[in-house]
Amino acid sequence: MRKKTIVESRTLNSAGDGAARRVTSYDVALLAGVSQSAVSRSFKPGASVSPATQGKVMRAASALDYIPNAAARSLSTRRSNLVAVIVSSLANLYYPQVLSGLSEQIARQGKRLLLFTLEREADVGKVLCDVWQYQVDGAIVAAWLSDEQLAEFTRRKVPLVLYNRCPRGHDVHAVLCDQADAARLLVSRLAEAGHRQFAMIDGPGDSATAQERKSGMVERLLELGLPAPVVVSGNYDYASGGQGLRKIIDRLGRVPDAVICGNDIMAIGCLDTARHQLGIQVPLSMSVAGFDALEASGWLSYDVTTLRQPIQKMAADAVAMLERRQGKAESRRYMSCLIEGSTARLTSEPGYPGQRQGLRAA
Amino acid sequence: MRKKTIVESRTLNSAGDGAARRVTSYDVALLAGVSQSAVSRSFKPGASVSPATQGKVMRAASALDYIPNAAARSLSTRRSNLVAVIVSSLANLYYPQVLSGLSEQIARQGKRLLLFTLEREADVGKVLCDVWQYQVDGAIVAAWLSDEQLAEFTRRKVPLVLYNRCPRGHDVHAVLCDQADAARLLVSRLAEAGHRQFAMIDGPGDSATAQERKSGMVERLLELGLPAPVVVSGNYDYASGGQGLRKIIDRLGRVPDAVICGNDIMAIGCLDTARHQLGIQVPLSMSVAGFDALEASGWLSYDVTTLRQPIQKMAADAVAMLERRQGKAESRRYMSCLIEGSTARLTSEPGYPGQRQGLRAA
DNA sequence: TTGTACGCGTTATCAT
DNA sequence: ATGATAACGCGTACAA
Repeated sequence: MRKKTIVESRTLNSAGDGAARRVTSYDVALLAGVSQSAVSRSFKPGASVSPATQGKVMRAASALDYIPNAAARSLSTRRSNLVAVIVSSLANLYYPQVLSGLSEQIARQGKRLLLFTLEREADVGKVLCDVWQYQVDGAIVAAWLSDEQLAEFTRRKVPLVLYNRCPRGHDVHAVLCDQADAARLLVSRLAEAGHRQFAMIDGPGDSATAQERKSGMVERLLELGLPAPVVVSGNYDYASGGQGLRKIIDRLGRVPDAVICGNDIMAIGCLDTARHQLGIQVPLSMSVAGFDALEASGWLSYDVTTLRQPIQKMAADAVAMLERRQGKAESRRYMSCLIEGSTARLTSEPGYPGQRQGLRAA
Repeated sequence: MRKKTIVESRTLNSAGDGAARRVTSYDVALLAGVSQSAVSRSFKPGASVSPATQGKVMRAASALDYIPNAAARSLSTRRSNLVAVIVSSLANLYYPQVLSGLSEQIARQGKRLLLFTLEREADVGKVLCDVWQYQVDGAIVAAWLSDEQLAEFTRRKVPLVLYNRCPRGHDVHAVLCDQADAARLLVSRLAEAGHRQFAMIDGPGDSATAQERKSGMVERLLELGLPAPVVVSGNYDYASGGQGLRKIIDRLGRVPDAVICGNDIMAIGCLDTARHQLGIQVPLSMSVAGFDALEASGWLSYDVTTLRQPIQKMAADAVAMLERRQGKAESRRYMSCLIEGSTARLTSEPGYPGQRQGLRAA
């Protein structure tokens, strides 16, 4: 069905053809006195071109300000050198860090980053459509995908790496920090230090990460035979921290021994409300901990006890995993590192001012 | 020179041709029993296709999971629907907000965001090369560009909008918040409230924004006949705030009346050091103010007096300006809005506890 | 409205 | 090493 007929000639760009044609490899070839193929080869790293030719080409190219056209190249090579990054929201201060790491790593691989942010989680569908259109060489997704959506990556053979999301039995790669483990560690340390009544300000229901953090905490408490925690739900934002704390106290009838927050932003909100509005001494009367180790968590006013994920390493690995197409369903796990800030009492030395007995007496 | 010969036939994808050819509009046409151009038209919003044909095409398309290839489209239409966003660093908490706004607006325009972050400012050159390759429909740049680089945008006819950078006499668009004005406003208000000895923790030397903020402040102080400020340089990061304050006190021999910080991160660092390490009462003994109105600046522990830029509006306008190719060198200016937090004394009511006389007496 | 034919700018294959 | 030529997949005059 498709036919092509002979094109007789081409005019060089210099001719006054109004709408300023773009400079192509033909123009360069003409000026350099070589074939178009020679130009193409000259721009390909490992190609077989004589230094002489290459020189002529490069001179002509820079004289004409020639730059290869990525669209044409993509069409021909079937690879775009684009990596899609899908992130739910940049409002959560954790993601800019991730994005920063990914951007750096993607650039290092000689690829470009096509960024998609989701105003609503429901927008994933539209976004994926764009991803297919642009024939990206891979995608790194930090957002929730349905089974159908996961399957579509496989079907369309687009390498996918999930970021901190569980590859639910599918053939996709993932980098993920064990959130449940992190939560368990936190509970263990707090319990050792004598905390008994725990509370949690949970993340939003659609966050897999939040789910894991909660279940890790609940399980560990159960194992230790400690009282069931009071769990209130938050939104991963500052206000949720304060509101959450009030709800907890309300529901419990007293200040809990420890509040574990679904992320650091909520921990910070919780701290501020505790100290500035409720007059609760932290960590004397109550311990607070969070997740993510934001930059802000280290500020003197907070110094939050939190769990740090190896973001740089995760980003690097995520990008690297896009390349390995053969191996199946590799899922790399990471450990969070406990940052012992000053918002949680992690030891039970008798002399410690915030020690349980002292508190109880109060 | 270029010739094309006749291609006799094409096999439909279903044939077992090993390397899984991609589904193209030809495949869809074949299945739908129409011409390839009909398929193309069916996917173009305002095209002239009969509902019947459109229906057949769409059915066939979804049966084959067909999605148009953006590279081929770009090649044909000479527009990529890509917008490049170049941002110096995501570490500065101000930029994620900007990026978030831009991402939203770009998506709203039906375009995609190609993100470039600069590890070193020197990388702009490389990044621009990518920008040319991908034939982006426009670029929004929040980074420093040389005159030569600015000119290249004009030469290559790539619409450019600078974000908070001055279009130094060139034919480029820009959205920018008047930083000097904002600084002048701040100084005026602080002076009215009785502050006399000012100090500034400046941003890095290569930041145009920082330059403006500083010069606005210095000029206004001069106009008011107030003492020359002590200016120390910072790095836009948390540590700079504390270090800056120490340097200021060291150089001045005493605590200044007001410290204006080049951005909120430094203001927060300054506050923390003042309160937690130097035991300075803010705003009783010293006022502190910053720029940018970060989310963190509103937290209870800080409540920083700062200047807010209309980021959403600026982002929206920046994206909109990419479209208007005719008008020359439009440069839209915005006003910052003073957020009267509690880190600066902005009134001189006699009864105010932090009032000058009282302070002086102390 | 529909189909034909060609161009978009590159890479890849094949002779030479 | 080099040059001719065929894809790559789509948009679009143009003719019908």
